[in-house]
Amino acid sequence: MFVGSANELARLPRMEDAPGRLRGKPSWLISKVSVQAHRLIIDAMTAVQGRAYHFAILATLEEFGPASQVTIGQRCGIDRSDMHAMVNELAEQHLVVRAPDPSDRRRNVITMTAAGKRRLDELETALGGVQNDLLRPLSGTERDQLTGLLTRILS
Amino acid sequence: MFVGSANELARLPRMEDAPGRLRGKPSWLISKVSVQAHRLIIDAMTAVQGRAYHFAILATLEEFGPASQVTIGQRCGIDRSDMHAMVNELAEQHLVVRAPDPSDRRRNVITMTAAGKRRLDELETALGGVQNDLLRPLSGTERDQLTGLLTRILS
DNA sequence: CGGATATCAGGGGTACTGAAATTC
DNA sequence: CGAATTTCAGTATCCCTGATATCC
Repeated sequence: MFVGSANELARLPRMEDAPGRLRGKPSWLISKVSVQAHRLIIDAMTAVQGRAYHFAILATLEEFGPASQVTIGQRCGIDRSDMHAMVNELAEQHLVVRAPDPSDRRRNVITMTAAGKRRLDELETALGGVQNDLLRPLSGTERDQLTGLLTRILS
Repeated sequence: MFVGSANELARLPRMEDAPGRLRGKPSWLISKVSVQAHRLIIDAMTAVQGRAYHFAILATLEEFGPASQVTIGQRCGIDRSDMHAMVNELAEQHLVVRAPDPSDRRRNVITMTAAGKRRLDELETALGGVQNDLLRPLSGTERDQLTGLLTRILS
């Protein structure tokens, strides 16, 4: 969370602009922005009785099609244990169907339903407002810049 | 641990490999980057039996001097309830001293000890390589860009 | 009285680990 | 046999809320 930047380390420290060890550090900023985004997401999701995990799973199902729980988890970065609970919730609401894979009975094949697709649209609408709130200070070009930089960090 | 899971992910399509509803969401990206930073920091901190919170509190004490728990929490973004537990841990290790404020007996004045200062240096050293690992894909200019964009989001 | 501080108890979301059962 | 998948139980950290006691 709170780690100094390489640029500061590469520079010789000067008393006048000593930034402190905590403030203005990229990892500190990342953590704070993440917390702020998380708050907005929680608010938006509770307003529609949803979860960020639900959106992630449904969006991954739409993008890649039906898959096993492990595969879905790898594709959207959700742990296998959490996948189990989240698929339970989605299946209870009939947004996905969990069926044994006939070709490999270890697997459950998760398939999005028509109601799941509608729910995905609904959740995305709610999350679209979050992006606007979060990125309000940035122009369109800057938002693309930020998206690009974050994507490269994750690659 | 983290490397292992990253290798497992490398074989399957990930969200950055194809366009989708997930990868275009800055809030999702920032969350994932935050998690990645958190993992790196946890590894660095457990190697020296420390916590990110300890570093944050000690760094804030160094920068602003002794203060009450609420004030420290506001300065480094730690909740009041968590501050209580963290100061307990730091006090047990004699890295800080918690003493009642004689001028306002509601307050505890937290003061960093000489051992706390040495511990701060130790924690920062342990965290020294983390930011390079995190921001490795970015050039120096891009790191400054990212810092600027994140700072504006928080303002 | 109101307001602020510290403390205590607890919840919820997220990330992770270990292990058992089943199946390939 | 080993390896993969699902499932279950549990841990840990972080962020937050409510409530209480104390003190200004």
